[in-house]
Amino acid sequence: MLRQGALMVRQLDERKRLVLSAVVEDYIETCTPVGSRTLSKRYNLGISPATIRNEMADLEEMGLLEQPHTSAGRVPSDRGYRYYVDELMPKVTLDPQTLAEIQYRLYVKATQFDQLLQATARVLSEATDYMAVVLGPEVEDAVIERISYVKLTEDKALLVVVNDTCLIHEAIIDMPPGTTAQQLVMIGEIVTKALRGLAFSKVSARALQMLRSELNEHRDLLEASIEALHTLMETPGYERLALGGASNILKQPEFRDTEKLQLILKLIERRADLIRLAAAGEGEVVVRIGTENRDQRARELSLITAEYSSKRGIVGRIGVLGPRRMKYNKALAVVTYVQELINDWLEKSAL
Amino acid sequence: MLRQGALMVRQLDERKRLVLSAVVEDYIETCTPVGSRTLSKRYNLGISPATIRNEMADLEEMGLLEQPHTSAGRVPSDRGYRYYVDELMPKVTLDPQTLAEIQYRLYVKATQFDQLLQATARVLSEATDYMAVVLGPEVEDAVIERISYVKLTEDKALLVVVNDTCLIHEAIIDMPPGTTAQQLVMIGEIVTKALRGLAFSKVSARALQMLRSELNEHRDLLEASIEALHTLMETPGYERLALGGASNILKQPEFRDTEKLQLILKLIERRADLIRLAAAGEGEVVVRIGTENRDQRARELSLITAEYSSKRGIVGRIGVLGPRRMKYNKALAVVTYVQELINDWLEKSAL
DNA sequence: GTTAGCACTCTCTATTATTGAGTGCTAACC
DNA sequence: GGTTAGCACTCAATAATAGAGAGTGCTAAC
Repeated sequence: MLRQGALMVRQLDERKRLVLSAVVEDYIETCTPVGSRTLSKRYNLGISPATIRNEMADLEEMGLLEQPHTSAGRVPSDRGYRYYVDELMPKVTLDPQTLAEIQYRLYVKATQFDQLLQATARVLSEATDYMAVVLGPEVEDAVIERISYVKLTEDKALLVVVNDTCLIHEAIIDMPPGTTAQQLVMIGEIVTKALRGLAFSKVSARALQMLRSELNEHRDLLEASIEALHTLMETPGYERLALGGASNILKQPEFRDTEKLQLILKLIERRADLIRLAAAGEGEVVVRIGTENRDQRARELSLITAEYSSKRGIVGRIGVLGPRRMKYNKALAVVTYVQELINDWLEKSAL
Repeated sequence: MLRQGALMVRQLDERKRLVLSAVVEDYIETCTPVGSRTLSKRYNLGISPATIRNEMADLEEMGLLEQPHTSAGRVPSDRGYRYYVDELMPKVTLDPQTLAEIQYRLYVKATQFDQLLQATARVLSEATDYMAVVLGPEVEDAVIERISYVKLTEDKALLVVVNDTCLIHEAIIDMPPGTTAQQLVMIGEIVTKALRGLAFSKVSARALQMLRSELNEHRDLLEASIEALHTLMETPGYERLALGGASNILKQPEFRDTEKLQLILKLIERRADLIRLAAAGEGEVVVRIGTENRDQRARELSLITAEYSSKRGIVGRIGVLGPRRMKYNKALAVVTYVQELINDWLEKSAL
């Protein structure tokens, strides 16, 4: 079934492509169902309204257009948008000024990775006028790079864990009084040597056991560290998700309806669900239109995400969430450009 | 003028107090203008609707009630709410179970101060059903407690700044290759000795000059540190503000209107403005009703904030932002209880 | 295959009527 | 004199009705 449909669709003749294109673009622009008359007036298609009507009827039969009600114009269906995105949409390139501004705003704020994520969310949302979703790497996958101790007071130390995602975790732990700064450095070295390269979740009992015997005289400190590590791991990475421009959702006329709005805002607030939604994509760049999103609450939204990564395996996604009636080509251009920038940033600032 | 008004109002006789009380409480409950008939039915005031009407007319003249339009019921004015809060509102004490749950949820999550702030925002919003606003201490006022370096790679070090507000700042800085971990500890000691006790903003040129001569051979590292310190200072403390339950705003029927909603969301999104709004209170516990808030965008909101502090001078505010039609007594009880908890936490976990 | 014409459909807007909660005023009551 | 019942009046909200307008599908002619 689906394949046949896909085949049929691919065979669209030039005129159908033209009409579909015009409908999608007009609807994206105006957010009102578009009729044959308006279409023929607004665009120079070289065919009469009646012919457009016929074509539209065909496109509707193929499932690319829909009618809200019998005597309204046509609206693109999810599959219609999909076809538009895959086959019809003209590529767009951002003008140099925009590019420069994005780059400037992204880099100037970010001296550290989590700041970069925050800045990305802001920049993305402002450049597209949609809501931005930025996903940091999963902490559980993170690999321990270094563990150090900083003496704070006689009986408190700061445990600093640096992982390979450039992120730094820290925790204040109790320390047996009298431990010296030199000792802390040494202990840090030993612990680092033992745990380095292990994922947070893969710190094995055996590695710990060995550590315990090696650091027998600093047992208390070690146990406190292990406990802190566990806490760090368990802390659900709220910071994993950065949002920007959530209020842009309100700008869309289709969400004037409080019902729909409420549904969407519920989704936004359940950060875990939002993470799942944004993480769902597997490919480098993913466009998900309406019901292509798993989450029911996003059935009237479109999501464009792109993966960023570093050689060391830092992996996350950035993207924008907007109405199905999204300016796909511009949003796509922005998202992919920001994706590049982040990749560059990661490469440059690799440890 | 104002004083006379205040005097007049203070002289309200028992019956007017009763009527005002009933109007405010009914409106808080129902969010519909309350009329004399409904009032006499719903509450047992012992007077007829006609009498209530007379009293209401008086209260309106005094500026404590308002009429949306000629033939609607009455709605409390800002001054009406104010009188209610100051004079009429019955004190409320939270039941032990709620208290216990708040305490549990607050402490279990927080091993560090910024986590505590996050947790506070969540707990506050869930306990009150309003949006929570939690303000951390101002970084600029923070006093440097300790500066340490952690060697990351051959040419990168982590600069860790611990301030007296329990907050930890860190930045990755370049380091001349070959610097040893031992050296870093030593440098950290020297820098700490020089800058400890100084506010971020008060790091004087002289102190730096002395440091420069003392650490002549590690000049590059020092300069990188100084630059990083500046950046830390300048970073507008986004993390200074923790929000919770922003979508609770949507639950309020008075904000069903997209216009009003948009205004409020704009405010929420401008974090700097929100900080200003929340920081505005000077007293221990502050209730600001509607137009008592400076910010125009908050003219239909009420804000309850409370100051928390530690002996070491950590100062911030926590609070809730909701509709003017707020359950002031319960919200107040929650806010002050959480305030206590935070004060306790700070005392216990002082360095 | 394309287009003009026409009857028909259905939403949207404006208008009007109706309802109902509420008020203010007046006069009677205790 | 304060309190209350009664009554005329007001005004938003609801419902009902009538057009208007944009759009469609079908048919027949080009």
